[in-house]
Amino acid sequence: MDFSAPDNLPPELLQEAKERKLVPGEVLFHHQDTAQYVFAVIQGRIRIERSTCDGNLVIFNIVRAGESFAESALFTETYHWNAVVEIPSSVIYYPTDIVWQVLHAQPHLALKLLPKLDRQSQSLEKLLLLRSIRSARDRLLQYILLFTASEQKKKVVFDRSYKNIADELGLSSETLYRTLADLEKSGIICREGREIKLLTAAKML
Amino acid sequence: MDFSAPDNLPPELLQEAKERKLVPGEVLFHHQDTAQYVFAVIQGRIRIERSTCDGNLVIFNIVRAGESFAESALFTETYHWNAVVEIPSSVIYYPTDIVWQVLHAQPHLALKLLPKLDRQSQSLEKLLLLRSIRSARDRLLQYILLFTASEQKKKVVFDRSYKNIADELGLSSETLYRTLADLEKSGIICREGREIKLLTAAKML
DNA sequence: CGAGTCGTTGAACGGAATCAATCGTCGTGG
DNA sequence: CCACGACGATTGATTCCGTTCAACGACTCG
Repeated sequence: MDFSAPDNLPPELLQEAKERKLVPGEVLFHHQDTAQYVFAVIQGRIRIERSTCDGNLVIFNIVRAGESFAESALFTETYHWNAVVEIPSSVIYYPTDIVWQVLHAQPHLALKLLPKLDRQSQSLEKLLLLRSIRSARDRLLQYILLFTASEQKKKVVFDRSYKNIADELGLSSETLYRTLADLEKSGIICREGREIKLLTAAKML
Repeated sequence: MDFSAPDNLPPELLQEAKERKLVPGEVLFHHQDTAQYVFAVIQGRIRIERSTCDGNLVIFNIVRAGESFAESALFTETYHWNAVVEIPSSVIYYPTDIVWQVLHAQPHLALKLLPKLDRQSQSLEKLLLLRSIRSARDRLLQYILLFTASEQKKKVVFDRSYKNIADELGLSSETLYRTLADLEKSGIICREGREIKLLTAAKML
């Protein structure tokens, strides 16, 4: 059961699915709202976030077109983060109770859901590992490396605001600029507008 | 399919399960070892950890008697952390290929596995949220609150070394003492040996 | 054309890491 | 039984680096 590929979903679930258009800044759901739906992004970008008790923004995930999110809604009463719309988007959403019905009727579909949930954990582990790197320089470098590694390229495009990326990294936006400038001055990266090109192969894990 | 409750597992899986005794310091598996087994702790305590590229220890989980771990082995080629034995322990382990066979033969068992995987994500989210709290004081306080909340008590027992707990919190052990002393001096907690009693009800999220 | 947001840079501050030293406990082996 | 070394807990002094505050220019949007 892969919510991000509606074509492969069973018809009885598709019948109950709805679509919705969203504008930037809109909040799809809040922390502690009743968890009624699982979502998939058709177009746009949704930020999954939550604030710490001391007011820091924590970004758990940036969901883009073709990806699903909030599968957790199947297992808990309420959402445990906010889903904030970053750019004009549209999402498709599935009522959790219907999803459960379908899963029980066709339990083999659950097998396809398992890897998706595991990838979620892995992504969180990566994030935790990243944010455990103390120095801003190494953390940022590792962040760029993660992207270049997963995309098989030498180039990363920052298609979001610096503040946004800084929050994902657990840095202040000011430190992010400065560190980027540092890395460029050191000849490790090269910036052309929003494109970051990685020059040196790195000695990192 | 709940690996931590062997009694409820299908017999064809139990047949293939093995048990093993472990001594403190022993490493059950390393980061990047071939992922062949899913585990459950019968007795003892296992630390799931990994080091960042700058040498900081990140603790993803402390697994205790009655809990399972490394379900991820079902979905990836290699483990992505180390499993280190903290106290004399024994584990039971299940070959992933057999688990897959059973899951395919009886897909309804996958339904029981879904919530477990989701709890893993939630636990990582909690950890990430905790470590995003900047001040050592608030972070530690929140940590204690998490325990007292989940255990329905006013008391936490630190049954591990300060260094160990500091690593989980992303602090140096020195800062952990100092902050504990601070909280006690402020009358927020009360220490009796390894027991931490929470005095003030807190105003935190 | 102004209001507002984002990117950019400077200066100062604060707090956690780090280094270092002491003490107590435990286990080991002579 | 005691000397020894290892390790964890504890405390002090110092350093470092990311945050914070502040100011400014560029750009977009109404």
